[in-house]
Amino acid sequence: MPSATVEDYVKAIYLAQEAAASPPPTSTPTPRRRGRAAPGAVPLGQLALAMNVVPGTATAMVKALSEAGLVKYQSRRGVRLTPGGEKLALHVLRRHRLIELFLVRVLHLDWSEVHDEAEALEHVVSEKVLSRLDHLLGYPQTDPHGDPIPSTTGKLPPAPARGRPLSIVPDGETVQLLRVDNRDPEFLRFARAAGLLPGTTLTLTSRTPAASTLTLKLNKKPLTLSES
Amino acid sequence: MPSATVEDYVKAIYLAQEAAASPPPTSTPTPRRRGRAAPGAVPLGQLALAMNVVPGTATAMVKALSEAGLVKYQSRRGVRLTPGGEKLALHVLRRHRLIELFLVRVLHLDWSEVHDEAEALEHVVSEKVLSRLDHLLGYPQTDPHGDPIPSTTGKLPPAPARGRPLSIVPDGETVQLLRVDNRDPEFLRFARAAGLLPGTTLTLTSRTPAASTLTLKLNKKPLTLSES
DNA sequence: CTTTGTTCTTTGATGACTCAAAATACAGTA
DNA sequence: TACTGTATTTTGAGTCATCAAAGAACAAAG
Repeated sequence: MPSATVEDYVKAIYLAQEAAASPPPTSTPTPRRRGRAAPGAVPLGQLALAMNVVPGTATAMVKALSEAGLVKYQSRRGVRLTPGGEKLALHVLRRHRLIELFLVRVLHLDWSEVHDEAEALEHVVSEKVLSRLDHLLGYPQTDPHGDPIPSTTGKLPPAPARGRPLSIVPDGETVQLLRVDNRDPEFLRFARAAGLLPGTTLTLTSRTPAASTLTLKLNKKPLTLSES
Repeated sequence: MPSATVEDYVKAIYLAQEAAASPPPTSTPTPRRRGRAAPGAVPLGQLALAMNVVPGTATAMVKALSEAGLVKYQSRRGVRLTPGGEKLALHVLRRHRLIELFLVRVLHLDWSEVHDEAEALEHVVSEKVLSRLDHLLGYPQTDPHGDPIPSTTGKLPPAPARGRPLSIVPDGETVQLLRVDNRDPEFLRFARAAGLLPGTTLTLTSRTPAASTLTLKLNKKPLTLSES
């Protein structure tokens, strides 16, 4: 059995790879990854940051993951999941997201707190319990944040086009919110208070490039954001 | 925060103390605790056994627990919980038993498997989640095995006389099963198949001291056991 | 080419938990 | 009192995940 730590690293690498694949809506022309790192690979510095450890720790752990066959690692070029690593990552993500949904739907925890709870639980629920949760929840496809829940076989749901970030939606268009890509409890409380939940329909009214904000209308009320 | 390991040791000590307090229905005249160990204290050998570690490990850990103020430990005389240690133990037990009940009642897991599941989960559920579980289950007083669930404040429920072991119930008497004091999945499956569940009413028909078995009737059918 | 600045790797240590095996204490027996 | 056998403690060592700080590598700028 992989340790909780190993699972966390693999998950972090997966998420970093995923985020790199669909480039984030950064307004700055692209922070110039200064030539290092191979394409598709995650630089160890970034991983260390995500895991809240010093860089040396990340190096050490990644070597261990490599030994275990979960990642492919080349010194100073970054790390990338092997098929086995990806499979594990998706399993962890499945556990995490099902648990989040359970916490919200069954235990009525707040949207803003489930992430951290699930963070701990995802490493100890057995397959058996997980399948019961899945059943109890009616085999859902997305978690409370709108993120897709991988299947038992490690596939992401058909992904209905998976949407665009608000930042590239043209002015005046009316869209439906698919995901809220932000884990900060602060922001999530604000979002819920404003009615900014997955599934909501909203209209983009205007934007102010100078302040890099955008305004949108939902339930009549206007709202101002930057990214996400 | 105490580590999962610390919680497990404290719990094991609590259960051992408890078991020692209400002497087990052993048929052998009492295995002669060869004069060692102080009264009410748990011998480290026994603790090591319960924790599945070698004796040396138990000694080391108990010293650490002592440093932390959770136990009172005297070399070669055994270990005993301090009030602080007992409080922790009861909290862990509360988590464990609520989770067991949740697994059985909400997720419909089998009676026989919930113990091990809960063993892992008890160390990671937050107070928040726990209180939601408590609410969801209707503030229960006993777990699926009939064991009492400590309150938030660390008290055991009023304990309605807490019953007698079957081994001291006189022949012919009709009683109601309160607890099934056995964690072995094998036995639990057997017990359920036989209808031997907490709350069941049964009659003691006869016993065979030679084979140290006893026979009882429930739903017409006879049954033969030894201890518990 | 050489310098610079950042990113990454190495090295040496630490804390929590564990084991194996040797050393010790002590109750009970002789 | 001396002896014996078991329960317990010590000692030495290992694993996992971590940090601090020193050293190396390398892209970009000069």
